[in-house]
Amino acid sequence: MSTAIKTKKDVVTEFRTSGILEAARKVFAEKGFHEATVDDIAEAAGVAKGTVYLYYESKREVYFAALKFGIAQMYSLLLEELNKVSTPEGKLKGLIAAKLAYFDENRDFFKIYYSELGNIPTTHPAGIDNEFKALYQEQARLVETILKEGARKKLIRNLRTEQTALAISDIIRGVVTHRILGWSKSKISQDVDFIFDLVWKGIAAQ
Amino acid sequence: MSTAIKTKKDVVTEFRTSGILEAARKVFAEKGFHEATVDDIAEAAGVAKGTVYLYYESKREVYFAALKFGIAQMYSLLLEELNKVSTPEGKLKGLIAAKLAYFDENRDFFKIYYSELGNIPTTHPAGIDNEFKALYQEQARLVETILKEGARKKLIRNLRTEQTALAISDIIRGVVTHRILGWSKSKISQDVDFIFDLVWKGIAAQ
Amino acid sequence: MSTAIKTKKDVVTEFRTSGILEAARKVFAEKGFHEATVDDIAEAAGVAKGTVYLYYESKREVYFAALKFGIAQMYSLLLEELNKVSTPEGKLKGLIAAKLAYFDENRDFFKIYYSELGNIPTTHPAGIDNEFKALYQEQARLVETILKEGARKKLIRNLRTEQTALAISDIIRGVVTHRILGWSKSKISQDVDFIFDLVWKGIAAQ
Amino acid sequence: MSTAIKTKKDVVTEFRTSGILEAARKVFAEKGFHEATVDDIAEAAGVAKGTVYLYYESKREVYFAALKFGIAQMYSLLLEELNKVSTPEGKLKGLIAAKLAYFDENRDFFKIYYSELGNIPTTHPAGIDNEFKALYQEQARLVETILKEGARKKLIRNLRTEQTALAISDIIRGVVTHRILGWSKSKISQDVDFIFDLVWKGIAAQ
DNA sequence: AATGAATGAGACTTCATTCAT
DNA sequence: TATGAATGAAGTCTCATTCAT
Repeated sequence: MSTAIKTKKDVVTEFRTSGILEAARKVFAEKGFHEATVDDIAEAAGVAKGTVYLYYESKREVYFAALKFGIAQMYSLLLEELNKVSTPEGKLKGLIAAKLAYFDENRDFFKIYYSELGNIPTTHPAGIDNEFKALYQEQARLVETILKEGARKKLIRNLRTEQTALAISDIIRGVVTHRILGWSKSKISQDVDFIFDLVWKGIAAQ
Repeated sequence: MSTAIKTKKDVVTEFRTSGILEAARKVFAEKGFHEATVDDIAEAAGVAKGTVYLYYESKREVYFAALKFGIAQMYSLLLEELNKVSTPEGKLKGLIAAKLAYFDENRDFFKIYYSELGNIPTTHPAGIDNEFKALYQEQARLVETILKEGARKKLIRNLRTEQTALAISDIIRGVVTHRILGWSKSKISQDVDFIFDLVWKGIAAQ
Repeated sequence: MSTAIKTKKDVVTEFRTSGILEAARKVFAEKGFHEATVDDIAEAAGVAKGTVYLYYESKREVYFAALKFGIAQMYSLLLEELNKVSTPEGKLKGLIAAKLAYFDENRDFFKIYYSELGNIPTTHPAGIDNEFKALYQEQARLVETILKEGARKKLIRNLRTEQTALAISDIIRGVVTHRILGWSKSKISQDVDFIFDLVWKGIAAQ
Repeated sequence: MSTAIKTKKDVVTEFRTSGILEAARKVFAEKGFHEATVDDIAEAAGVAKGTVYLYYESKREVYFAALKFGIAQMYSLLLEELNKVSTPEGKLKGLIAAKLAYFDENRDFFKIYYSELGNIPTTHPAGIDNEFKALYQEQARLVETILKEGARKKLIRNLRTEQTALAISDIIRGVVTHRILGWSKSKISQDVDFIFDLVWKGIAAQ
């Protein structure tokens, strides 16, 4: 009865759900939630329509599952990146770089992730709203942690860390957007330097 | 047929279109593009469904018209605000304040304006894409102009003005978002000060 | 604003609803509620599927409307028939004859009417249940009225009129069923005589 | 391969089919044919969906099997009851009492049994139709036998026994219906007396 | 024999768009 | 110009049936 043992059913379920989720991410990113059909997703996943409903109760649920899956994946990747460096400066720059790189690789996911924000207050039932809000703010909290550490080390001036963290996240998101829309042709490293420079000047002590 | 003289027809047309557009803004903001029905809009505008199609070819077109209408309105309001002050610092702060105030007043429009960005590349036919891109970047150009003037006056350090302008716009947009989602409970002036402080530190000379 | 004046809209509505109801009766009778599709009904009515939904909110609602329409029509026909005769005997016999004749003419409706009873308690939301129950019992009440009059005139012995009325209705329904299923090949008048004879012996005074 | 010896296979088959049939009766009665799913039945029977198809070719077949099973069971019970009394009067009253009691105990089955009649002519393939018709009429034949015996003993007047038997069955069925729908609150014995009284007066000699 | 995951046909319902009045 | 009834394409979801294990 150990939880470590996967039954065959578990394996199949994992195989199917990850296949469906991957397909969903792609399709939703391409067409947006409404234009995407369950048939599209099923086809992309190589299963029949009914199979999708075997694992998810509704189209919406597939959507949120894909969203959460992506966020979690990105989050763990960012954490990993942060552990490679020790100074606040390094961490901040690393985080910026990691995010830009991740979304460059996962443009489809960005589309979902991003457009979600715009829909939060009205579209979602309250429960999902809060769940997504938490997921979203967790990202900003990574930045906030860096800011606080920097403040403790007197590298960063005193400022409202929570808001600042959100603002920094917004800049990053903005740059990612411009990159994905093709408005920015710079190399990742250039954009990273740019953001970091702007931000660091804005928050550094003195 | 002089452009200066409005025929009765023109008057009616303007009356209808502005009524429809106003209704559309409200409805789209409340429900999002897909959930909103043409009937909703017609009803909100107090006309019959067919009448909407007399002035717009499709639901999409109504949507973009409402979007453009709002952007133009906001733009002229921002311009007005900028002309009240003369220093780059004052202009920047004024712009930030004006945008926050505008969206606080027009939350419905923000919903449309904002969620649009996320959909640009795939949903729109190329033509509209570019049109919207231009509209959107025009906003950033207001900031850019301020930056350039500041640079000339040596108040602002040398940096890639276009990108910086976009970044500043992103911070503003982020704060507006948090305000609208209810994540920020600060007064407008506090948020303005916060943004301005952060940004100005980040871009000031020295 | 007189209610006697039908607007054009009213005329169209009546035309459509009666067309749809007629089609619905036929289709539901042929296939039963579940096997019948809205498309079937629309096609039979010579309108598009969407048109059906213009006048009824759901397939269920079409069904109940058809049912009620038929019951009401039959009821008024029975009333008319009853007014032609004056004695309880004559009324009872007339009622039996009228019902048998009506269902002989409207076999399709009988199918709906009949199969409905079997579904009452579970399928219907409470409200409709009661509405249908009332409609159904109204039929039995016609018989009950006759019985009471007969009792007053000492033609009929004392018995629980409500139950007896229901029992008589059941006999009639049974014979109709057998006729419709083709189990009875008798002429209507023969079956009428048979029912009347059996019943009258059962209820007559002495 | 003697018919007297049950192989292990037979035992299992009987065990499975009776389990499935019992479950089917319950589920079909609760939800009706269409609302009931094969999954519902399988779950109620404690087997997997596929197992149901091992013993029956289709959902319909399960349905008819459950119906036949119930009718046969009831029939043998009625026979038993009839053998306890000897006079036609006693037999008739006994039959009425037994049927009312049986359906009071087996309300679920009545739902199936009853609603079936309404669907016979169109829904069923001709074969099943006839099979069911035979089963159904077998019930009435029980009554007919009593009537004939009564006629021979001059207790009952001369009348078309087949039709009369059907009519009596209809009255019984009607009362059962009212009881099950909750329209009758009488005790069984009261309803038995009522039916018997009405019928006997209707059919007695003189 | 038993399972239950997978299938995919098909149902209901919505709604953008048309067009006769 | 304005209307709103009519259309029918298209989407979500269900579930009887199959079949590999």
